[in-house]
Amino acid sequence: MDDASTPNRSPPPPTIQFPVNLNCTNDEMPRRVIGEMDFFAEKNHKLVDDHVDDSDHANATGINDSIDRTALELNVNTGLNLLTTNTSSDQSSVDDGISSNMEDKRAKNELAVLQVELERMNTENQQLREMLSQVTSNYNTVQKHLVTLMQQQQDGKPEKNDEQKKSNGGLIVPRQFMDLGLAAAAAAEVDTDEPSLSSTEGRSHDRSGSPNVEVASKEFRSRKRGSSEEGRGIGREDSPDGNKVPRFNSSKTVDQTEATMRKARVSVRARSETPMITDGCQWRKYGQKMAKGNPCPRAYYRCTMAAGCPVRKQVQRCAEDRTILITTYEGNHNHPLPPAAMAMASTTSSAARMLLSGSMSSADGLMNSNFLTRTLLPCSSSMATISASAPFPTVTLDLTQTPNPLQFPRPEGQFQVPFPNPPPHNLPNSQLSPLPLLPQIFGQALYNQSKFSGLQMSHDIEQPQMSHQHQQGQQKSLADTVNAATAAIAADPNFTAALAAAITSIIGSSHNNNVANNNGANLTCATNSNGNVTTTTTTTSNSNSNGNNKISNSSNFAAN
DNA sequence: CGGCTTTGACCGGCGC
DNA sequence: GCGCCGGTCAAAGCCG
Repeated sequence: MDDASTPNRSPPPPTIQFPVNLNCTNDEMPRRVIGEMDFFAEKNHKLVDDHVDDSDHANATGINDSIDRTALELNVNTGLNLLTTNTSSDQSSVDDGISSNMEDKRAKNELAVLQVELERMNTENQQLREMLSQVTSNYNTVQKHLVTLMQQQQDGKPEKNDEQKKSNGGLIVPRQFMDLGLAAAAAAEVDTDEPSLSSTEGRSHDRSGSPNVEVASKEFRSRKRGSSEEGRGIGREDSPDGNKVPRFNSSKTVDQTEATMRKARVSVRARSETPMITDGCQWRKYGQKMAKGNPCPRAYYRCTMAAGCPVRKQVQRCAEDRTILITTYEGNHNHPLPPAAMAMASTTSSAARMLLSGSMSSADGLMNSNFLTRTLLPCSSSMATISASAPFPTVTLDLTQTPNPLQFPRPEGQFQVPFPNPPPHNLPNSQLSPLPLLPQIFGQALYNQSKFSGLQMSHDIEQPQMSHQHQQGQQKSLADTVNAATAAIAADPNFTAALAAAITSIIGSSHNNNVANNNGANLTCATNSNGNVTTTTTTTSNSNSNGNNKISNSSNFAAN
């Protein structure tokens, strides 16, 4: 057993390295984003917009920077001041009723001042939001143009073959990747949007696009496998009912896209003791194999949340460190995803998109890596690794890394995207369980990011309204979330571990609270695959192999 | 009884 | 052409 054969192979082959600076220090992020790439800047802002309604509590999404930060600082200072005064008063006159009144007055004054500040912030926030929506609409317009142009180009061109892609190792062939990226975006759109809508399955149906893509992918695969399989009567999920397969006129194009998509993978490495990460999706195990180079068997799962969902995932422990669980996702979901599954889905799709589009040019690559970085962990430390030389283009999201990327000489040949941590705020450990909250941020960020990806215009347009409702309802929770997240960051030196645990726990808790029972920290944060590509997540686990799938299953929807 | 896991077998791709 | 390997299938068995 050497080591190398699986997506998790530790010493990956030579790849391209392009560092991406993504200091998401709260202050810089937004501006920088804007400066770098309007698209993403927009996204980021929108992200903020969506989830942070009133800056009162919304501090640290990591994007909201100045405003949020200010708010945060205010809060902190306030607490200190009050504390100080109270303390002194307590000391000086325990029984003195008058002084205590004075204290109250002072406190009230401070409160009033703070409230005024908050108001001001809110106003600013509102203004920013308006700006954002403007930018967004502009962006959408441009995007539409772009898509149209690309479609025109495609129609004009003879189809490209998969062979070409193969031979290129997925790295070259810029156009193809572009196409893929779009397709991925489209698919991702569905994935991402739906969950957020929670009870809007109908919406997904409105868009004819995604299901088609999926079907196409299936067809592609079966064709690829040859007639033998069809003869076998695979029919399990692959050919659910034919009713949902009004094919694209340009089915070939779709096929190609899917083919490439299928080749692209996103893998997530995370520490977990559970055998599988709970990523909010329902999985069914369909195989297990010993992979060369790894003593640990690799399990194959397919998504069973919807008939014909082409998403697959492979779960395998890292040979070198068995506490690390590597989950590799592949394909796009053809069905709405529960919120719990959103994070992973978005991550996957974003990563995939980045991966695919990253091949276009070095400049794009940089841009995209930034995108990925921002998308994945706006405020956390982690690594995104793209392996160009692997059989399939693969993005690896490493949640096992310590905050300092420099400590992790990645396997040669991979490009790394460090995710710097924001300077931890000196917040006391909050009593909220911070872990579950982080994923929210994570997921929401992803969600918003992905929303911007091409082909989603209609949704983007709608979003502002939705976000308003949403935000108002969630302001408070968001604030709590942010605070808790901040606290978690501050409290846990090993943020990545915390993040993984957080994702796991949130996902687990969203299912049922039951899941949390045994999981203290092992939950698997599995990821899911909706995105376009494959994602691998690492987790540590117990030895239960059976329960995994069941756990991850339907519970998520219930969460909606 | 239905759904899921297990596991050996099969198939296609790829390298030698 | 052959063998290796990854991925998938599907029968058998398990479990709730």
